[in-house]
Amino acid sequence: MYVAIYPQTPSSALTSALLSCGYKPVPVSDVADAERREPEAGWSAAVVELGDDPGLSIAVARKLREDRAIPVLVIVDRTHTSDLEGVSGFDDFLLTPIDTSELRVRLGRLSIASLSDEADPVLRYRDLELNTATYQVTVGGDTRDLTFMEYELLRFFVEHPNRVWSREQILAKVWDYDYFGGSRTVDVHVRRLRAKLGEERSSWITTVRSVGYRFG
Amino acid sequence: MYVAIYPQTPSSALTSALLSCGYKPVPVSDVADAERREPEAGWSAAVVELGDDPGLSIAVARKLREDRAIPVLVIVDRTHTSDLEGVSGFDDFLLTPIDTSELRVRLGRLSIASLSDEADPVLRYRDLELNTATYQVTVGGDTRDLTFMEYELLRFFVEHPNRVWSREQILAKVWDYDYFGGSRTVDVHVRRLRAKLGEERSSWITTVRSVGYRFG
DNA sequence: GTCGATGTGAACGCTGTGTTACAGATTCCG
DNA sequence: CGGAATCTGTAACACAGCGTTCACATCGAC
Repeated sequence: MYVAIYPQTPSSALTSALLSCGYKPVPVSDVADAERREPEAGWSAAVVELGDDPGLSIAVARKLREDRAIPVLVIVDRTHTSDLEGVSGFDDFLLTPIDTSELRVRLGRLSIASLSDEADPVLRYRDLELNTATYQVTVGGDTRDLTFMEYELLRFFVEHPNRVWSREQILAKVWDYDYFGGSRTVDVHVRRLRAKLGEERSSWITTVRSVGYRFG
Repeated sequence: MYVAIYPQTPSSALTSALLSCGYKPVPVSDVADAERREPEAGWSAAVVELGDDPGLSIAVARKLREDRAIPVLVIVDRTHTSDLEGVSGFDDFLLTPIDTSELRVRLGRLSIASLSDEADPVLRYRDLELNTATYQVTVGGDTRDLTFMEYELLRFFVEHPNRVWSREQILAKVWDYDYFGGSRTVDVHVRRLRAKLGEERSSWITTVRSVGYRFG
């Protein structure tokens, strides 16, 4: 349960609250740094403190959320709550002084949302079902055998549909952050996935030339 | 900006906080009652106080959210925050004592979220829509297939309308800065863009003789 | 009418992607 | 422990799509 913290010098109140909630806080200096330091299991969430430069912090939050698909919790001083009015680019926020129980519940909601529901471990898209508990996949009732990587890629697509992802973004999210290989790897796995999805459904993954792939 | 409140006997603190945020609170006795009392413009949100019977309140919240598609904010006493751990069926929550600014921001986020799922990645100009997340383009509801360069050029125009851009400026901004090619390239892409925009809308891109092009 | 600027259509060449094959890595199983 | 089967990353090739350029037509200013 690793949590990326921005800016790199978090308040000690935040750090200790995170620790007492069972999370491991990791300060990061920017988005690229968050990529580098990303643990194998991925970030459970990112926590962004709105300090002296709220604009910058929000920009970082938005980038973490949009490009890296990490759920973002913003911490804002109670006297500056209005800084958040009409602002988007984060998933939830918390006011100081930090209430540890509240932090626990909010972070729990974020990570559950990003992991997919505990109540229903099945991800669905049309007649496709991804059972995250058993790692089984069915389309139209037929089960398909996917390899680990195929499964991870498909899950990523199903969890983040309707937007274009570059090959680099896909590599960063589905493979390891420090993965250093050709982006053609993605192409080949997309092809294998399309083949296993079948003729009709293969078009669920759209190629956006010069950009990347889009699911849905 | 009507907000349904459950249970029917809300704390006066909640009511006055809502009023001072510009919402009109309407107490409802159950889900059916919320349907009956629903104003013409619909509910902006529902606020559910977690009182003596948290289970019942959560059930009502879940029903409002799932069946009636109303975003739900739960109010919970700060000493009972842990009641929410692992519980789903609501969109956001707020601890007592109620902080009016916080209430304003949270309700604002909920109503915006219910209107459009995410922060809008869509650029618009009249009936033209450029979805920067999916790389899809629609005019008057019809989707158009644009090539990568056509898309980039159109995006540049939509983002910088109402002024003339020289071919060199366009090349520098849309193509690479160090791009060294004939400026007629711009002409050809403008032509293709006009063609794909259709007869009427082609005049959105105006030729300014001896100078360049203007959008809008 | 003249001349420069722009519209238009077609052709060329390159880049990006689909596809296949293969080799190293890993797992499975006797 | 060893061999087979499977998985996965990379390289190579082929092709379609796309950007660029060219040639010519048309337009507009003077």
